Amino acid sequence: MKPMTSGMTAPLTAVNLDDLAEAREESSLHGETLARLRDYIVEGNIPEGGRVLERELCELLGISRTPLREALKVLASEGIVDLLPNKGARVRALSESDLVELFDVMGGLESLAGRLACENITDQEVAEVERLHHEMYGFYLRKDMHNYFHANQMIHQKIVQASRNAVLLTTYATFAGRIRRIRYSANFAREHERWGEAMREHELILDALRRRAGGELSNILFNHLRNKRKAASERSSETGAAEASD
Amino acid sequence: MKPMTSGMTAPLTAVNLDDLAEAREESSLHGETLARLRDYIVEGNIPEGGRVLERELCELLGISRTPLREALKVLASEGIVDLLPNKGARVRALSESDLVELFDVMGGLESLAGRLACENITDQEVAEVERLHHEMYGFYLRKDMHNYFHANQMIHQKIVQASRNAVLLTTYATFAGRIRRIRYSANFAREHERWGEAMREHELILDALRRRAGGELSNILFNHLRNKRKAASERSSETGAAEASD
DNA sequence: CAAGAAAATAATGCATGCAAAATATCCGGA
DNA sequence: TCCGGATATTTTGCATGCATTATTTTCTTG
Repeated sequence: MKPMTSGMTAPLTAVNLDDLAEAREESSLHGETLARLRDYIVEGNIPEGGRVLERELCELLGISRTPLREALKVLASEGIVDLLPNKGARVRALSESDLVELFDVMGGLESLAGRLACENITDQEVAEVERLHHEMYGFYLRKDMHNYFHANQMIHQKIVQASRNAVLLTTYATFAGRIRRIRYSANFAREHERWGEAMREHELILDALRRRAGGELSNILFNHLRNKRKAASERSSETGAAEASD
Repeated sequence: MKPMTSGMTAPLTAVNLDDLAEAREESSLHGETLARLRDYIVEGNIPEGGRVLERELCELLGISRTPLREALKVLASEGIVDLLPNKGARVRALSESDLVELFDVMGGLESLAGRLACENITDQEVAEVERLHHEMYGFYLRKDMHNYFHANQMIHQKIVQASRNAVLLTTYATFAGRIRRIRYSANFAREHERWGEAMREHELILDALRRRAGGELSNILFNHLRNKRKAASERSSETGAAEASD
């Protein structure tokens, strides 16, 4: 994390606030800080349950405590940190049951997205999902897990976008961010044995989408996420907190 | 809104911070401020799109700008206010399409709640929902709209609770708060002609819940919310922004 | 009198200060 | 050595101060 240039200190690097702000299209220090701090935590730079020292992060980010504290309040409302009175913020430790709950909510959101997508998706978008599906199938055959995973995410993202619901889109993004903290690709990376099953499920997804069968797709997507989570949690309880590898 | 007692000024009233904090089980001034400000805005004390003047609210709440500004950032992340750079906060104006989107997301969440409830609900809880259902039916027959409405909300609340998913519960609460701003009871108050239909839908809900038919209940609840919203938006477009009456 | 420029006023965004609370360090005694 | 408590240091929570940016008011000119 590069330090920001505050209003008081002279710019230290060529890459300063303006450039970063441009990249994130955020002009306030608070918004900037929020995005950066979220990434910083989500990427695992502070251990689970670890204290979030204000002074330390202020120096790291080159800002004062005010915008940092504002960002922390927002992160607390997002469920990324816990705020303990007079004891500051701690990175929220996600229990197994938290994980189950988050996954079910994600499943519910995807389920909704599928239902709405069936009402609104264009033939062109369905074709795009089909393209991604076949691309993904290719990666599956070649056992190219990384690209398979990426294509997979793209498909789900397309469906959420096709829901034509901006509120859903941002809510989905928030939860996705919350889950990302559990370096889940490390777990899902192991779900080789589920590949076949997952591909079959994706066949069903595509089929229901083609037929615009909203209720059906809703069920398929919820169960798809359920199975994904079950595979992941079985894995993680076997291996005991696998470390991130990507 | 009573003013809070700040750390600097002597307590002015017998009802001070501690009592309020106890009621809300919040000890920080920030949390207190957040809850109070949210209520203040949700209750419509500031017009749609109206400016949220910091100094004014600080005086009203008897606090300094710091905790107020922290609360505003959180409210912005909840979608209750918009933050304009260097121009402060404004109460977010909800367009008709925002309303549709919010309702669909609420529908998705209830739909999920129903699905999960079918997995986890106890016979005793089903009996409780049945009781509420019959109570509601009584109010329907007597055309006691206020109590009908309340029983209705209780049933939906029970289902969400029976999902045994704390994340879903808080997410649902957040969206419920966001929607409450649209003084929707004023709109739904008018949906007399939908009473019969709504009651029939509730019969289906109860039936599916008894049979623990998750997928089915999921569909019913989503469509139930859809119909509710359609009735409301038809109303509001006819009458043109009906004012709150409760 | 209206329209626009200029000054005055107020509001925001962020940094800093200070008291209260929490944590760490030290120290004597069992 | 280990425990308990007193002291010192750090950290948090909130208020306040200051510079910058918006808004309002006043003043000028056609």
